[in-house]
Amino acid sequence: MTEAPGVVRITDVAALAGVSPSTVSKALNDTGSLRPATRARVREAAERLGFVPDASARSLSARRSFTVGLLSTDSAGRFSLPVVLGAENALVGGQISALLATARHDAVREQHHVRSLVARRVDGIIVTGRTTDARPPIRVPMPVVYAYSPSQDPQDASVVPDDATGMSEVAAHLLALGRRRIAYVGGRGDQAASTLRLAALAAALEDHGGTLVGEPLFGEWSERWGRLAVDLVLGDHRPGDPLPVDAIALASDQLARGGCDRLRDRGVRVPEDVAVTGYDDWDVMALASRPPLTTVDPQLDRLGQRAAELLLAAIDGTPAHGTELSPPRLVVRASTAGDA
Amino acid sequence: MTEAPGVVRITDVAALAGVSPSTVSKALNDTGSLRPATRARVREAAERLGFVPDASARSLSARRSFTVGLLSTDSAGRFSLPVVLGAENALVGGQISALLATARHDAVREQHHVRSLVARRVDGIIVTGRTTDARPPIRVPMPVVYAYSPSQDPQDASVVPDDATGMSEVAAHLLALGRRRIAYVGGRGDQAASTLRLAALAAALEDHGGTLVGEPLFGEWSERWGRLAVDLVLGDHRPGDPLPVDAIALASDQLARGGCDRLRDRGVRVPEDVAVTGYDDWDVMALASRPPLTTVDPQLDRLGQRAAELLLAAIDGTPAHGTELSPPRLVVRASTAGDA
DNA sequence: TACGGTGAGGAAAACGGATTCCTAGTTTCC
DNA sequence: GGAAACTAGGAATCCGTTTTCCTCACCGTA
Repeated sequence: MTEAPGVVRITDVAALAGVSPSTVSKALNDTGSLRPATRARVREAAERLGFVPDASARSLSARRSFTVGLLSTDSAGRFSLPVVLGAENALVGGQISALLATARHDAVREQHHVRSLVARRVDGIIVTGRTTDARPPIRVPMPVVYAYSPSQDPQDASVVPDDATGMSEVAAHLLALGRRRIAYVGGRGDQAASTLRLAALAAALEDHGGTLVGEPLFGEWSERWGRLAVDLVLGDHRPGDPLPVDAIALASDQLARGGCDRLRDRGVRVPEDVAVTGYDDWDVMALASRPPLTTVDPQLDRLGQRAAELLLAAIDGTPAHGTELSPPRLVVRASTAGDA
Repeated sequence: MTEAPGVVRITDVAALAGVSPSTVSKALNDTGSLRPATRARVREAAERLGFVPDASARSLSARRSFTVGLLSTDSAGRFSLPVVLGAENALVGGQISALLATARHDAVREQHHVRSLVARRVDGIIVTGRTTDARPPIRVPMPVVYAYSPSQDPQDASVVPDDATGMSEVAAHLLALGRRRIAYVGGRGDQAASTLRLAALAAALEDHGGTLVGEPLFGEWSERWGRLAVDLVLGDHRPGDPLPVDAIALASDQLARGGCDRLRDRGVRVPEDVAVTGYDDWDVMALASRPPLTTVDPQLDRLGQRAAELLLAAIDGTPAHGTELSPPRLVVRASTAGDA
C-alpha cells in the first residue's frame, strides 16, 4: 500500500469547509476563537471525509508521542500479560497508545527494544518481568515505571504485588478456621515469591499462636513438586493415623493443585482433614482443582493499571519514587471452607 | 519530563561533525555521495552524542510509520498471545514496531482502537481473536491480515491453524497404534474448533477402518466437562468389563486432562485400556496431566510469524488473498504411547 | 585555456499538523 | 463619529528528518 489513496489531510477538510488549515485545526481541537457556525461546518466536513489527524505530524509538533512502551521480558506471559493488559487498558483512557516490546529474557534484545522505544520518543516506559525479583534498571531519557519486577534502584518507581499481605491474609483465614499446624511449600527457593510468602506466613503464625510445621520446602513451580512436597509433609502417614498438619499453604496454585491431587490419592480429605491454599488465582488451576482452591488473587491487572497511572503522572511532571505495593485479594473456595 | 534535556537532534550531530544536517542524514542512511572520511566522522559524532533519529519526523517524511497494529479481541490472551508474540517477533526483524490494541471482545472498543491505529498511520494491521470462528472484517485504508480468527470476507488475507490436518494426524497416530473404536469429545458445539476437529477425525476414521463410537459430545471447554464426557462415554462400565472404546480424542488439553483424571478415578488405565489425546499442547495441561498428553501443537507463534510475513509482503505491495492454513505438529506423549 | 563531466556537500523544500502572530472587520464606549 | 477593544480567521513558522535540487571545486580532454 504505497500511495495510501484514502488518506485525508487537513487541507482537504479546509477546502471542503471553505476555510484555512489553521482554522480546521482550531475547530477540531477546540482552541482559538471561532464562530460556533464555523466550528460546526468544519466538524461536519471532517466527519464527512473521515479525517483523522496524522499522529506523526502531531507528535512532531507537540514534541511528544502520546505513546508509551511496554517492555516485557516474559516470553510466556503468564504474569506479565495481565499486567500489560491492565496497563494498556488504563492508557487507552488517556488517549495513549501502547508500543509492545518483548525481550524474552535476552539482554541484547532488550537493549535493542529500548533503543527503538527511545527512537520513537515514547513518553514513558513500563517495564515488566517474569518474577517479583528485582531487575537492573534501564537508562533512558524518559520516565519509567517497573511493574511486577521492581528495579534494583530503590529510587526508581516500581509497583509490585503485596505478597506479604496476601500470605498474611491466608494465614489469618486458616487461623480463623481453627487450623494451627501449618506446613509451607514454596517454589524455587532463590525467588522472592517463595521466600517472601514464607516469611509472611511464619510471621503471622508466630503472632497468632500457629505453628509452622516442619522445614519449609522449596522446589520447582510445578504440580509435580506440589505432589512430592505433600508426600514429604505427610511422611509415612497412613489413612487413619493422626496427621502432622491441619493445613498446607502452597506458594502457587499449581503447587496447590498438585498437592490436592496427592492428598486425595492418599486418602486425606480436603478440607476436612487438611486445608489447602494456593496463590495466584490462576483460574485454570484454582477452579479445576479438586476441590477448588482458596487462593490469593494478586490482581495483576490492577497492578498494571496502577503502573500506568504512575507513569502518566510522571509524564505530567509528578514522578513517583520507591516501590509501591499493589493489594491482593483473598479468594476463599472449597479447599479451606468446605463449600464450593 | 517536559523538556527532554538529553534529546539529541540531527543538527547537534551536524554541528559536532562540522557538516550540514543533510550530510548527516546521508551519512547515517548510506545515501547520497559522501567521502568515506566524512561518513566516518559523522558516524562517530552521532555515536558520541548517542543520536537516535526521531521516528515521528522520519515517519512524516517517509509517509509511513514503520509500525503495525496488533488488534486483539482476546482479553485473556490464551490463544492470541502466542500469535501476537510470534508476530511481534517477526516484525522486529524488519525494524517495525508493534502497537498493541486490545479490544476485549467489545465492538465499540475495537472501533476506537481501529481509529487510533488509522490515526497513527500504521503500515498494516494484524487482527487476532479468541476462536477460530470467522469474524467481521475491519475497514481501514491499509493492509490487514487476520490471524487465528479468519475474516468473514474470503478475499481478505487470513492465517488459521490447520485443525483438520492436526486431528487427522491424531487419528493416524491412534490407528497406527491399533486403536479402532474411538470416541470424540468436543468443546462448545457452535465453534469451529469443535466441529472441524470432529469432521477431520470422522473422515480419517472412515478412510482407514476406524469407528467413531457413540454420538460426538459437545459441552464447554473445561476439565469438568472432560470428566463428565468420559462418564458419558463409559456409561455404566465397571472395572473388568469390556470397554466400549479403545481411545478417546478430546478437542482440547483441558478436556483431555479432565478425561484422564476421570478414567483413572474409574480404574481405567491410560493408555493401556484407553488411549487419550488432547489438543493445543498447552504445557500446564498437557504436561501436568497424568499421564502427560499426546496432543497437537498448533504452533501459534509460527502462525503469528506467518501473519507478520504476509503483512510485510502486503505492505511492500504484494498482498495475499484467501485463508492460509498454518501447520500443526503432533506431539506424542504417554497418554497414547505408554512411555513418558 | 576553456569546457563538459563528476563528486562532495550544502540549501531548501517537502511531510502534516499546531501554534503564534497578524490583519481586517465589527463592536463598544465616550 | 472616531478611536480603542475585540473577534474571526488567515499567513507564516516550527517540529526533525529525508530528499531533491544546486553549487562549487576539481578533473580530464580538446
